[in-house]
Amino acid sequence: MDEREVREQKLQELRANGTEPYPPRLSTPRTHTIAEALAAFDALAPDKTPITLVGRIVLWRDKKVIFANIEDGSGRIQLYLRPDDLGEQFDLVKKLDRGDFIEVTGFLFVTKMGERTLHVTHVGILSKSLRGLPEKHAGLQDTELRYRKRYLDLVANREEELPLFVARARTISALRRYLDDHGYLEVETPILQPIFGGATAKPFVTHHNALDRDFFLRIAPELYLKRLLVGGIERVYEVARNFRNEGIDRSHNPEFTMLEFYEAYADYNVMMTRVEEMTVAAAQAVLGKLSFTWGEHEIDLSPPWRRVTLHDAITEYTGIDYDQYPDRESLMAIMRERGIKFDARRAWGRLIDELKDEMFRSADPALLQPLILYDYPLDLSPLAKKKPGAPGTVERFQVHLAGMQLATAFSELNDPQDQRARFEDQLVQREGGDDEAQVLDDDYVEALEVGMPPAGGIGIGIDRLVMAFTGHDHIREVILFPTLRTMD
RNA sequence: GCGCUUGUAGCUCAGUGGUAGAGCAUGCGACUUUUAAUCGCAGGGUCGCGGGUUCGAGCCCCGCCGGGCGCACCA
Repeated sequence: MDEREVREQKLQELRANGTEPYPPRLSTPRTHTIAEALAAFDALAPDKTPITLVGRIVLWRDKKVIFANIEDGSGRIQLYLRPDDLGEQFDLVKKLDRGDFIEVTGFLFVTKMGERTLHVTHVGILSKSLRGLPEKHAGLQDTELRYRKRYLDLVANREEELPLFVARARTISALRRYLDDHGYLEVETPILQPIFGGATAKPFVTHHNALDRDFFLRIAPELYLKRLLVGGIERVYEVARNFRNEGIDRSHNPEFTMLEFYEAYADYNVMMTRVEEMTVAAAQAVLGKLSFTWGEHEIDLSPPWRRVTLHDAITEYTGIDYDQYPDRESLMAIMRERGIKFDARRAWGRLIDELKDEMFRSADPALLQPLILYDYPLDLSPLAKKKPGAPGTVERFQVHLAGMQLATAFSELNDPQDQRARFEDQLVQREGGDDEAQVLDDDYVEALEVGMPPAGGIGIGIDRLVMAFTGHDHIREVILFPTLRTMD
């Protein structure tokens, strides 16, 4: 008989003895969480005050008397169960296994070995576990199992996993708090979109049966949020799950969370300050300080962050001044000369992007610190406003942190004629074979024709921010259920 | 998508072409203050799946499926 069959038999025996293994509620109210009980130990132990705790059995040491450990959401405590004290109830105790949820009433004391322990006088089962928990010391190591069965990972590797996902939740709530406190309105916009836009990416396609038409899962909420600027909502944000039909690697999951927000009458300079302030607020809330370790390095979030133009940064770190190579051919020539690999089909602006990647490949630790790179080539940024007096340049910046691209932002393009021209230029690129070029959204242009105030906007990669805060270098570590291939 | 690598008991892992192993977990027994409890005994395997080579395959070869790493793509 294997473990599961043994447990099922115990379950049947419990029922046969009139004990419901999945009762609807506790038989007596829980008086403390485990953490509360331990905190109040000195007050509770001397008088043997009866308390009731609940939790899952995580260790079981049967030594004629039984020592067990249970865990609830707050912590872990040892139980002491004696046949003499429990009488008939010991029949139930013998049906318990590691993994079961139980309620226990008793009093606190300190064992000979110095451990604070609950001396159990009553025990009841709350939920019978039919499958054993993962190995008790090595835990659950197999990465595939950890992601496919995250509940086992959370049980077996609780000390690492629970704080991690708490940090993720606190990061998002701190960012929300910042925006709420600064007059922003949180909204929800369509995930099913008839036209995708707001980013350079390939979409997922799905189908609506009743309407008999295809929809795209959004690659970004951007165009809808800016329609709300047109509608007169001056400050607006969305915590948006986005979907991009592209490869999976340490910084990319097909679905990911992006915080986008837009502010009327602001520009990209304002957004630089916003992202700084809110990241600092989140770090304070999550880490309690403005620094964290990343591999061998210490990263300091104290503002102001270094701000440098993309042009100057690339010149500094790669030695290539791209103003000297204003066309594809000459730029490709110098890149080839320096041994920088690139895709020869790329437009000039995309080659600049390759140079930027090359810059981050240089592994200069200075580039791990928060860095704002601003002023981008026009042809990479069809939704950003042109920078006055700087032809071919738009008011756009990206935030880099811990070597990752964390955010991208710009002074939003609100000139409907320019926007239409940019979309049409994207269409040319699309017809030229670039299946990631953006598509023309007529309804969006129409909205701009109604009139959108000048505005700054930004998208912040939440998963990556959490990676930085928690020191993880793989995005799937900070997503509870990362995308995996399905098993046949 | 491409390359490399990996898949053995519920979990963590050994395994040299010749009878499939260990620890934990499970079952039985001993032990009435243990600490990853300990001790004894026992059960537990489609060696990812399918084909091939061989007298003989967990091991060698081919294909498929899943995972990991790298590249490509991207945020």
